[in-house]
Amino acid sequence: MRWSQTLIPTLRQDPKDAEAASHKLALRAGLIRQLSSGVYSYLPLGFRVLQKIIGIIRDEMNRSGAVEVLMPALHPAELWKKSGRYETLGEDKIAFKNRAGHEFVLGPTHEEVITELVGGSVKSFRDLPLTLYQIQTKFRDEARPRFGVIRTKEFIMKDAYSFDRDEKGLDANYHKMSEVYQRIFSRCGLTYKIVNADPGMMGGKMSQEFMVECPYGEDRVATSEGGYLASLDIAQRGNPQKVLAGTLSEKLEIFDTPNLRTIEEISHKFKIKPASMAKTLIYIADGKAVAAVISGDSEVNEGKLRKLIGAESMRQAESKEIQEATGAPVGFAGPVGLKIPVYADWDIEGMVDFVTGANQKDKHLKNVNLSDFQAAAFGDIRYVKEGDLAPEGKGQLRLTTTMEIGHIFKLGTRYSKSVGAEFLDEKGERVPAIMGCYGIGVNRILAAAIEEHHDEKGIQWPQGIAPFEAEIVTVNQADSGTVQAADRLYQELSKAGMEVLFDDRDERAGVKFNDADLIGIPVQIVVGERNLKEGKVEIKRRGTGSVEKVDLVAVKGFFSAIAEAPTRK
RNA sequence: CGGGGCGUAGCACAGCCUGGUAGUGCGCUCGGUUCGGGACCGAGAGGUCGCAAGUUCAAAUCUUGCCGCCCCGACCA
Repeated sequence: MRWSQTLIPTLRQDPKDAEAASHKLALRAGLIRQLSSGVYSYLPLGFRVLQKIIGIIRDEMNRSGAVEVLMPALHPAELWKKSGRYETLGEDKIAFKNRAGHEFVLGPTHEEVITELVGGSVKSFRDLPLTLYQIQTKFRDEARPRFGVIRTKEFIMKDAYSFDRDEKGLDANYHKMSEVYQRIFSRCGLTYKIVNADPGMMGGKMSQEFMVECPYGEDRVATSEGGYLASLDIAQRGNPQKVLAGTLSEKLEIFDTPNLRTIEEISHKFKIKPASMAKTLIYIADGKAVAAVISGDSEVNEGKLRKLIGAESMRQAESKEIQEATGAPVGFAGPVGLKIPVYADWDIEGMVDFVTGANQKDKHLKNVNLSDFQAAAFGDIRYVKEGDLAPEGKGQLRLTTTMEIGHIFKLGTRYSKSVGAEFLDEKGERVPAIMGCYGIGVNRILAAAIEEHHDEKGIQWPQGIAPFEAEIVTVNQADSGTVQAADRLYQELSKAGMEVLFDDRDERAGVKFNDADLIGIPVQIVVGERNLKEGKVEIKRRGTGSVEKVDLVAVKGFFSAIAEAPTRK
């Protein structure tokens, strides 16, 4: 493709609205343009990258035996009500009514549609297992789109769904998909981690996320030297088994805290460190009020708390319920004298003379100690923090910011039961299909690749997803010898099936070199008068910056050598 | 949805406090000189100053309301 005949609007300056490297560079290199918050157009270069990524995904999915389909983006709201997710979807769904008054949802994901589809067409165990996938635009009304293409309201997702007769089949498919994903991300040039995760609102039992490290990601992963790896949502820690130091110095004392409800307010007013306060939160677990006590500088992890309590369902109490349970308005709860079960974090076991609410309006207690209240149980009920003991019991946890690029789930029968995907087994019994689902954020791969592969000058595309394999740059477009040679080279390489961008613009060499570094095509072929005299061109690798002179006639051979290099796959 | 910031030419920004002919750099067009890492000279084009209402003889500038965008947080399949 000739630069002069396409649209690559590079920018010299950083757009002020961009902060993440991938956002700045995608804008500067003319890959994307924003239409509105979280909504982007892909220009020729950006679109080519997406196509490359999609090509790799398709290739690997097909190779694994999955079959591609295309489902609608427009879903009748009825279907979502059937699965029970219409409500859970909440504000994130983009829904509207047509002229007949029928409500539609722009598909945020496709479990419902695929289950409906397969449920209607697959009737026998003989048809299973079956894995279908699609590559399609999803819509989610994100409250806060950010970092360019990392979090958007409209994005391309590869979503796959497996249907099996039994758990064993699901396990096999899940495992296979994990391997497919590893191949896909490797071919896209990404360094990723596989992290155990929380299935969240998808339902189901098990899920793993494919994460890349990235300062602008929005997920956090806990790791330890011992190799522990888990999403922050479910990361556990070891029991610090803190031993109380010495004797308890002070006597329990009540003090006035008019209108000071939060840890922050009290910490500020009385110069007490949050770590020497205990936060008490009231939850409703299986319909009954319980209290959770953690140190003032931590956050309750509801999933862990629910596990410790052994409850089926759990939610935060409303102010009325808090008043009932503690006898005080919100903000003054404490474990001392509470009638409801108290669940405390391990941290509390190691605390002496701490501050808590007094269960009275505008009052707190100080010099609280373990002996002042009765805990139903101690356990790990807060989110882990940097420096916590690793769950294996040795070493510390570290938190890393990551971006999720893929997620695989074992769904089980969550959708096949609610939406209806049942088949007859060997015994003629009607049973629900066992499902798995597997997603990849296509646009995020583009962003992740830029985040991982760039320098101050611009992008350094990995071979596999570069928009072009090589870029020819003429040093002086006014020199007819240069233009002739470059033109012929361009024709020849193109004819040989190579994807080549030819910068034939009548710009100064410096401008073209800088643009070439910006858009980051892996190989730059510089054609100039100087080297042409010796029948040579210059070949520069964007990744390493290495430059070598190659005979003009040998360029094609040079590339077949690259093509066989192992990075290419 | 809560907190903060910003909206002036394609991009980056000044002007606003103290109201009075809308500016700078880059980019763009034309002519010329140049041509191996973001050239130079000359001539140009391009703006309802986010929108609306108000104050005023007069509003980019002051007041109010709204809209949009970015960042932090909440949320997140």
